[in-house]
Amino acid sequence: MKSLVTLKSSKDFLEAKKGLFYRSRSFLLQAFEVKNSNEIKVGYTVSKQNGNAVVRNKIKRRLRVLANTVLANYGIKKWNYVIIGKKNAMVEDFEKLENEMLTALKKIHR
RNA sequence: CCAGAUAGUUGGAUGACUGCUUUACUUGUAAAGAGGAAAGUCCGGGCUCCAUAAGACAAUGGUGCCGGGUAAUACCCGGCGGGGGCGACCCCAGGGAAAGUGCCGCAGAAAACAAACCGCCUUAAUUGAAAUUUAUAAGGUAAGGGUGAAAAGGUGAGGUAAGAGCUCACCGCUUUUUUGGCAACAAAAAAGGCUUGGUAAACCCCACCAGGAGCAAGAUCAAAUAGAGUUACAAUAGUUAGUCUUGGCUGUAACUGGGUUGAUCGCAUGAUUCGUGCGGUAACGCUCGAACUAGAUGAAUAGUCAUCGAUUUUUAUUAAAUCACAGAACCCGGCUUAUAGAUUAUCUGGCAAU
Repeated sequence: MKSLVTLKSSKDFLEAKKGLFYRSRSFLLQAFEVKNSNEIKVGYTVSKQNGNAVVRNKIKRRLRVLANTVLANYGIKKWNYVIIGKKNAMVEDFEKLENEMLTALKKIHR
């Protein structure tokens, strides 16, 4: 299992705002299509409202594992995803998070 | 044993599976991988650049008992003075108020070139039979009362019409001398006879210190091309974080080739860590030996599970829930603030026993 390529420039994050959008319990998912590339890319956003640096790091790390396990297998190629973490991602069981991500992927590509 | 004081230490542990960053090489393996505060960014340095201009004066900002430590400090250590605590011990922004200016709410007569509300005392005249009575005027006085954070030395005695450093004793203050101490300062003696209320985290005065901006500093390479740079010549008008002097810059010609984006360096061998010995009351310094211990850049240091540990609650050898404060970003030395629980040493007061 390889880790996904991460989005780095702020241009990509701005473009994700215009793309598809789905709201879940523990995170928000944004997605947009890029025709040039042939792989899945992921970006993470955890805002300051969620807590201090320790909490934000923890959420980001859990989301990173979630993306590497679920998104890498079930995501669609040529699409870029941005995951925005919420407080619930800190507390929720990991299995439930995986299920959430699966349903979110189904609904966003409907 | 109880209640405290001071200085510290620690900051959950082990394993399995699956990953991330860096380094090394045999290229798929091995090794290493958050803190005591990594935080706040309040001070001080290293390092880098700014044409890293020089000197004098001024301005601005900071520091403020004395001695020592340090690369340096507003930090640390030791001492002095003042204050608090039965004590161990703790706290202090601790120069100058007779250089000048300002301020001192309310209360109070008066908040500073001293003053006199209630009082106390003397004299004069008036009333009255008289008096140590009553009211009025002139003067003396600050002991007592009351106000306040603070009322122009304090307490006691003498003295006086009543009083007053008016006089005396003790204490305080000021000045001088001597002794001890590197010094801050302390002690003693003599004289003065009390003259100068507080506030300088109000302006100010005195002494000492300080150029500015920061690793998004800055350097190299690649693509891409000037508004920049270097050298020579001319001029003394202007300009150069306040003024003056010296120096630099602005013009013309020739030559060299930027911003911006990406990559690499800067970037971890250092005022480093650990130990031995020596010096010093201590902070700390020196000698010798050993070790290499995070280096990311939308940003690694983890995710899940199991067992143990701790805490809380409960139906109590069981079950459930929870795990302090908090996440490196060029690097060090401090300060400040946050911090569950566990734990070590020394000391103080009290109780009990011997």
